[in-house]
Amino acid sequence: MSRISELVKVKKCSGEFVLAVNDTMNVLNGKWKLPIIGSLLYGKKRFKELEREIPKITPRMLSKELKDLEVNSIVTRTVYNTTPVTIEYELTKSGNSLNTVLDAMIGWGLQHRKMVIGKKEKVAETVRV
Amino acid sequence: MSRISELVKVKKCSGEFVLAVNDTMNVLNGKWKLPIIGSLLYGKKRFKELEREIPKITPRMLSKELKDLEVNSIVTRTVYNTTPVTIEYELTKSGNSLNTVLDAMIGWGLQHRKMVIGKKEKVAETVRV
DNA sequence: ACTTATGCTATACCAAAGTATAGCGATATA
DNA sequence: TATATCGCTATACTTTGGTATAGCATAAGT
Repeated sequence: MSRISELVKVKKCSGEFVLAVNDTMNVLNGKWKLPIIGSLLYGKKRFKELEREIPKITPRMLSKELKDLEVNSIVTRTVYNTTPVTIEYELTKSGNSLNTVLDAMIGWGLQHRKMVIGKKEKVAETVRV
Repeated sequence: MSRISELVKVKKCSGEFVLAVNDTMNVLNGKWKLPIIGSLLYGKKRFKELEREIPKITPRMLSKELKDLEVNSIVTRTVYNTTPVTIEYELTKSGNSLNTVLDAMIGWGLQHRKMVIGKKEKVAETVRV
């Protein structure tokens, strides 16, 4: 039985579940988190590499979002004392495990698209006062 | 193999996957979508019922979000010609199937909390220039 | 000496998201 | 007649998120 089904049947513990969902949403929210995480799934990257790979992101936002992800233990920031300093960003174990969530999202998204396209007329027919 | 793993290995089709993830995010984003969907997972509801069940939501936001969810085929809005009219909101099949995504989120959120709490010191130690 | 790159931060601004408050037309309830 | 409920909408405001532009310290290349 799925956890949400449990949640539906047993109201107990729902607080904990709601918290967990919110945590996940907060980690992913905003315009840039997904592109950043997506890019880091391919391996660790430096600041400028990310800037180049993510179209239209400003350094301000990249800096801000990376800090945010670091605070939430999604990425680690490692400083190497080369000259000049080299800094690398890498997904943590938690960060990497987000792929299960992303998989679920991909699955739902693809299925939903199919359904919606299939029922296009029905959707348009929706009753309105 | 997970779909994201495929995505990582085969860059082909990643566009489709990105679209799918964005669809899912868009369906869930904002402050009120989750509470509304969560509430409707228990069964169909009328406007005032939702308003009562979701603390602090204003009718403006409830109206707006329901319309949004309807446009995205997550809920249906059915008008009964009683006097005065009765209107019921209910999750579509797609809407209901969001529980798989929510399950993944619950799973990740719970695990992440455990990890972060476990590594609290390590997180604090993170190197900073 | 001059340009380029790295890894950012500061300031100012703008647009989207959300809040607060009021009200409406219809009907039911006292 | 007065008040309350339903299912909203309108207007104005605030807060948050994101953009644009500039700049800085360090150092490597030419």
